[in-house]
Amino acid sequence: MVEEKKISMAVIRRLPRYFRYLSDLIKLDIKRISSKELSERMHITASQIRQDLNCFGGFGQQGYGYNVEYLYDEISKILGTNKRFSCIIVGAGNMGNALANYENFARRGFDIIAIFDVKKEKVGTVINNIKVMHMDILPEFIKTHHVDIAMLTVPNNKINEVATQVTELGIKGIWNFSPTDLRLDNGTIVENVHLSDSLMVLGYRLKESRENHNH
Amino acid sequence: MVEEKKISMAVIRRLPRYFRYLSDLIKLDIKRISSKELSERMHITASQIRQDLNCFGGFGQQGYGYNVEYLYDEISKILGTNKRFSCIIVGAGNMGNALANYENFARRGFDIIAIFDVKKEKVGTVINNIKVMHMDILPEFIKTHHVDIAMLTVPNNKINEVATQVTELGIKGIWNFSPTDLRLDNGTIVENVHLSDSLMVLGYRLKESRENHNH
DNA sequence: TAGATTGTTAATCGATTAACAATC
DNA sequence: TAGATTGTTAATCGATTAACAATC
Repeated sequence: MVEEKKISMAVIRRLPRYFRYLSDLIKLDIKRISSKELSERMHITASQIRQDLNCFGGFGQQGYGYNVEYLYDEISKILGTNKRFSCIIVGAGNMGNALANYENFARRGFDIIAIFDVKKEKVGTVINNIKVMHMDILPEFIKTHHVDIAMLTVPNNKINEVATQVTELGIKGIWNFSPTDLRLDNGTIVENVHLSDSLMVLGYRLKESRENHNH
Repeated sequence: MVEEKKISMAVIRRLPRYFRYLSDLIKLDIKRISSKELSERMHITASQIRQDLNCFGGFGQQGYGYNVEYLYDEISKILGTNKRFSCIIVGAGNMGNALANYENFARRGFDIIAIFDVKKEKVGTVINNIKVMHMDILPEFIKTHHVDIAMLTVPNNKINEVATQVTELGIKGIWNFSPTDLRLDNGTIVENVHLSDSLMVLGYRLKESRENHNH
């Protein structure tokens, strides 16, 4: 049995950021970068970068720094962007619509293969080439198609019910757009977006900065 | 001069969560709650709740706990949900559309007063009773209307330009939906949503949990 | 008064930063 | 070889948790 060190959430949440900056460096045709240079671009310490990367392996070279393309590939592998994830959207409202039309997800390995809704008038319509189906078909669909992730954009009062349902049907990943904190016992992985929390924090910070400028 | 203790971001980001749980308690007609009971509901420690709340004041009573309605009101005041924020959306694409249709924002004090886009075919259309105007009108609009927050749902390659523009026009708060990390020198407050970062973290965690179950 | 629970101080834990030996 | 920069250990900082005196 291989000894696995536990990676902290703080590190994990920085990975997509490294990924983005490295992707930018490639576009800028920059071939190598030191932790110091990268730290200046990202506004974090060089120490943190080296610590973070060394959770996963020694990707650099003393006296040289990091090869941009190699490091990008390694982080891609860590994040699993080289793998593909099958996703469904539940809730064909405005947010579901927006997600279905996001071309970037497919580029990052997340394929949206179906959209579900309870409203009869939505069923049969097509959003960005993806058919909208009725919720009644969901169990049958999941039996016949492998689904990794359910993106839930249902009204808040339906979220627990829908989350429980998709979990019981075997889906292991939930991307939750409702304000409710989902708590599912079985090993389901949940990422919350909580848009209104983010907006309220913005409001708070704005109010604070005003008060500090006035007094 | 009043001595002001600096509130950490960790605490600030938990405030909307307290707000939500208290709002739920009110709906459940629960009048009082102890930090212990609340800690069980929220799955955080009672210590943390008491520490967090005491950053802002002593809202409880020894031997009794917290009065739900009173605590809710106090957190509302802290968050500024009793104040109103004027918002504009820049970018009338699918995400801009979804935001414009979110009824919850207005309930929380965030009024969307206008939507802007560069595309001529969008200009003049109405989304959820809000008129879409051309970007050319933006400077004039901001001169004649007070705007607190710009919600930016423009393509990633336009984000820096648009963010700079709204900042120079005097807007102090930006809700950023692009993957780019905005960095604006003048005291602009930025909240990033970074949807694809969240999705990539979900992908990573999903991949990890699978690997841990297999070996 | 006795019991409960806060507000607050002290202890612990974890994450970030600094330092430097290893090495390309 | 000399210079640069990593990988990694040690020090610091901040956030979380525990403990308990204050008090309703």
